Amino acid sequence: MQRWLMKTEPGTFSIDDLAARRTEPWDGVRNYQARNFIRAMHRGDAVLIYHSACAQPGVAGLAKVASPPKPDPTQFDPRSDHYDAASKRADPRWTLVDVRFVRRLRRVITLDEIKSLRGLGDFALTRRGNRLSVLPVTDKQWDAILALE
DNA sequence: GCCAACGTTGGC
DNA sequence: GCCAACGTTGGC
Repeated sequence: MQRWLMKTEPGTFSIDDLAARRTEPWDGVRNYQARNFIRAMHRGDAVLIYHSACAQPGVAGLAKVASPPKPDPTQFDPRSDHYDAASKRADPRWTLVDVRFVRRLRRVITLDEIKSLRGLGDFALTRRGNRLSVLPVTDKQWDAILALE
């Protein structure tokens, strides 16, 4: 089983929204590196849900991958913000997985706290200029973050 | 709202 | 294939 971190803007879709929805197709990822990570996912993989672009950026909850990778239907929908006119149905450019709620954390583990952790090795979340919305998390990183809860 | 970082686009 | 312009992300 692999572990991942997936960002969401809580003003648009928060951990509480995921809790209410139970399972959500994680559509709209339009970055090739993030897409490639999605394509490497398997059902049952563990996910940290991270709140970005908000007052308190940090890890807010846990989820799991609930489907195999599959084409993101919004790429074919001209009314969608995520429409991609260049993507062909025979060879879809963008991929999603379904994400299932597991639990909220008792509190948000903030980015500042995560940055203060040492010995975690390379971590895309805390790299300078970090903009990846889907990224891998090592077991050590996962354990160290959740130990802060 | 600002702005640094960085990915993408498109002219050449 | 270079690189300037532009758009987006996301912390602050």
